[in-house]
Amino acid sequence: MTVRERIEEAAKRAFSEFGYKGTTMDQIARLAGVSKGAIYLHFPSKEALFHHMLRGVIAQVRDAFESAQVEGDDYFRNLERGLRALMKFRADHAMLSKLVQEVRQFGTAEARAGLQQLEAAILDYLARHLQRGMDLGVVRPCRADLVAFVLFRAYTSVLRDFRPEEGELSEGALYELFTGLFVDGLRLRPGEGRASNRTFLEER
Amino acid sequence: MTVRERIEEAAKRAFSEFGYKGTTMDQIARLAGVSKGAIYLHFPSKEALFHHMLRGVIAQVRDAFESAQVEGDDYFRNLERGLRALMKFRADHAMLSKLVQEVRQFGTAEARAGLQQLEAAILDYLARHLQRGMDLGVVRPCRADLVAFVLFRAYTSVLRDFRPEEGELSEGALYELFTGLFVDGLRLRPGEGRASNRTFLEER
DNA sequence: CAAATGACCCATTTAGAATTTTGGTCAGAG
DNA sequence: CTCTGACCAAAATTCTAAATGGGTCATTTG
Repeated sequence: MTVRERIEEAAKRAFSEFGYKGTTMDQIARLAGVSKGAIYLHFPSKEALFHHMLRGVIAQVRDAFESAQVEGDDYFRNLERGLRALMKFRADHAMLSKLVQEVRQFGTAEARAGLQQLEAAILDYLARHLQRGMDLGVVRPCRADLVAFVLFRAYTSVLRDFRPEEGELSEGALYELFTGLFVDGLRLRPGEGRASNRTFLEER
Repeated sequence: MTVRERIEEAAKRAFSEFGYKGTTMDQIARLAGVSKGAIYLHFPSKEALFHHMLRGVIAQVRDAFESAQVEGDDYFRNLERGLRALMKFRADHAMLSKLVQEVRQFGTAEARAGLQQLEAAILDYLARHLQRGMDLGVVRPCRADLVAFVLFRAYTSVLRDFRPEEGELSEGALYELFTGLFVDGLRLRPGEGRASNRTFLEER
């Protein structure tokens, strides 16, 4: 394992556990078993290291989503496969969402601008995906930017803030939320029954 | 106009303009044209006054929604009428949402607990409404608590944080988001076209 | 005498100086 | 060349004194 990888892993662990402000460069160095100077041979600043981690997780998510896509298959079947692949990371995402919120609150203006840019990139990706569906004529015409925003916020705030009356939010419940609510809507159509809900259990 | 009403109005104006912390009781008294002591004849504390205002707006919203309901009419037609009635207050709600966020961030533990309770009441109302739809067999079976949470968060965070590339978020766009995305879902069904989108423009 | 006032009290907040911590550098070691 | 760790300046934290503002109540007003 290279020095760089050790630093990346130590940074991820420290940020997750102590938050952005609560993590010091000395701490990361100690955790990685290197000196502080060594970090600066690989990353220009604490903020850059933090954003590197964020970008890494985002890339991991995108890759997981995209490698679940099957060329030529139905748009929504692909979407559902992609969602199921995403669910595996939901604990990571909840942690990230808390971290991002912390930086939003206490970070410098530049740090916030960086997050803004990352979020914009995610929203752009989502909006393009939706637009493709609309072009194909399988997604209801809508304002892609607005819907992308809602989907992203719904996902992050459910992971961050939703606390059921009892128990935990299961992978299945989250999956059904997206396929049930966002894909098919609240309106129950004649003859639909609970068919769509069984999909998740059947295939897992 | 009674002294109490003058205080209520002054409080609403002051809180909206300067935020919770930025508003002093002296300021409210001056705005209402009464002395500070007079406020305490009607409200036991600044926090109580603030929550009274919140509850007032929430009641106003619920009344607007409920008086748009037509007994015996279709569930979703009623919902759409209710939504359209809600839209009229969206500027107020954006302001409130910012205020609530401020108190969440800087307020005391009791203040936060109060907000938590208010939010719980709103979520409960939404969840019951959804449950009724499910009992009637017109709403897709789903976790009412989770869906209520998502609907509420989507509404507040779009009003608070969504900034389109250009221009403002129109009443129509917001209405179409809820009827299009949440009621009918992203999936375009054969023969649907843009029919549902025209509804808003036809009837306004 | 009920409604209203505003001077007053004290807990909380703020401002500013003193001190510590920490992000970032760099001369030198290996 | 990679890496170290003492070092520096800036940012954060702590400490303290001053002021601000929520809440009270003896007194006044209509």
